[in-house]
Amino acid sequence: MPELIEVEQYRRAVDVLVGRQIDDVVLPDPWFVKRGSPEELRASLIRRQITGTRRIGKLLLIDTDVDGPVLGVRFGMTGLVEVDGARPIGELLYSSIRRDPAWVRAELRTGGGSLAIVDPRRLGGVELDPDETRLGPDAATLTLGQLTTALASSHAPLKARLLDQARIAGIGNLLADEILWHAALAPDRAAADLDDRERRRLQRWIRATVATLLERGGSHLGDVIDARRPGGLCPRDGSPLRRATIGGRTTWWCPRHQR
DNA sequence: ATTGTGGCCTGCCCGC
DNA sequence: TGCGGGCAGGCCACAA
Repeated sequence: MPELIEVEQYRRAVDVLVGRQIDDVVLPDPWFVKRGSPEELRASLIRRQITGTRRIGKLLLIDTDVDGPVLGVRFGMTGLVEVDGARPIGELLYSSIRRDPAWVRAELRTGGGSLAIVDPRRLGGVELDPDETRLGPDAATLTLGQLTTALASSHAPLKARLLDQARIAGIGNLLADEILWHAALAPDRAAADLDDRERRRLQRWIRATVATLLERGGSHLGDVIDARRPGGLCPRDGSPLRRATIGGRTTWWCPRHQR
């Protein structure tokens, strides 16, 4: 599903639209517009020029003009982009590779082509001028100081804090399991109980895992993801993985080496 | 404020 | 072969 990794791939694809003018905006699904009406969004965006793309965590931001509105795009679990008719990502875990025209929830038409937001399950959405301050620092560039702040004085499980977008932006369920598996930390540890060495180890694995999966091209290409199933064995030591709900999400981890 | 829970949404997979 | 019930998780509203 789209996590930081996929959204960054989307952003790079959407970046080719920079410099183009938005000629038309198609919003067939009012539910997909999270703030304001489709008409308001259309009126704000038409005739604007796309000047840049940004990403904070899983939120894609499309800048327009100098003082123009910012279009925020969230992809939920099954959302993807098509830029000028092409998909930067072919395979998306938990989503469908089929192409149903009804799944196009938003479309920006430009002179040379278009940007389509395709989302079968409608868990994503578009929003004008999203509140960027609600998101914590991006996981791809997270510093040790930022991680320390994110984990401070918390009795919540470590994994729940990693998933909290207000504390750290960009980590989703698969990425969290992958990071904790590499860092050899149990997901149900109290977040504030990590010592200095463990926090440093975690910070390095957050950045390293993000970098590695970006190179591989997907959050589903981690080293432990294939073992997240009944009967799955730890790729490091062969122990049966344990499954539980932590932070409200299905969690798989190795009880032997993750402590 | 912090933390946990349930619901939204719907394609897909499994068992009958 | 068709059918129905779970399941997946990002995000948000809500409760304790």
